[in-house]
Amino acid sequence: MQKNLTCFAQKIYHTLKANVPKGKVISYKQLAVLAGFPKSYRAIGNVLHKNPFWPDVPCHRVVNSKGYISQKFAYGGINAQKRYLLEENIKFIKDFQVDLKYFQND
DNA sequence: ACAATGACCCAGT
DNA sequence: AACTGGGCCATTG
Repeated sequence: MQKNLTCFAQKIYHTLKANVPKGKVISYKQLAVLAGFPKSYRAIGNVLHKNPFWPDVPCHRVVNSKGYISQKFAYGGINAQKRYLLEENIKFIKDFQVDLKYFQND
């Protein structure tokens, strides 16, 4: 059982789970906007790193603005994150960059 | 309350 | 996967 989460973190986790279905990815910044914290993308990286709701909250579907996956993924490393995305039919245009067309744009 | 930290972003080079 | 520097924000010690 984890410590009490901040309201901020709860909104982030909820928004991620509710807006990014399997087969889609989203950038930290887009997630920030959807959650109502357009300027807090930096802090989102932190709360996702602590993510206590794995795999309920699909934090592996969150990539940076260029489409690159995190190099410090907390559940097996960058290689594991790439594997999870491949299993969801997400295509990679580079070794660690997902195809931007899978972004949750509208 | 202050300073440091981190799975970020953007513009300039 | 180009690199660097500066800016942003919430969390932690």
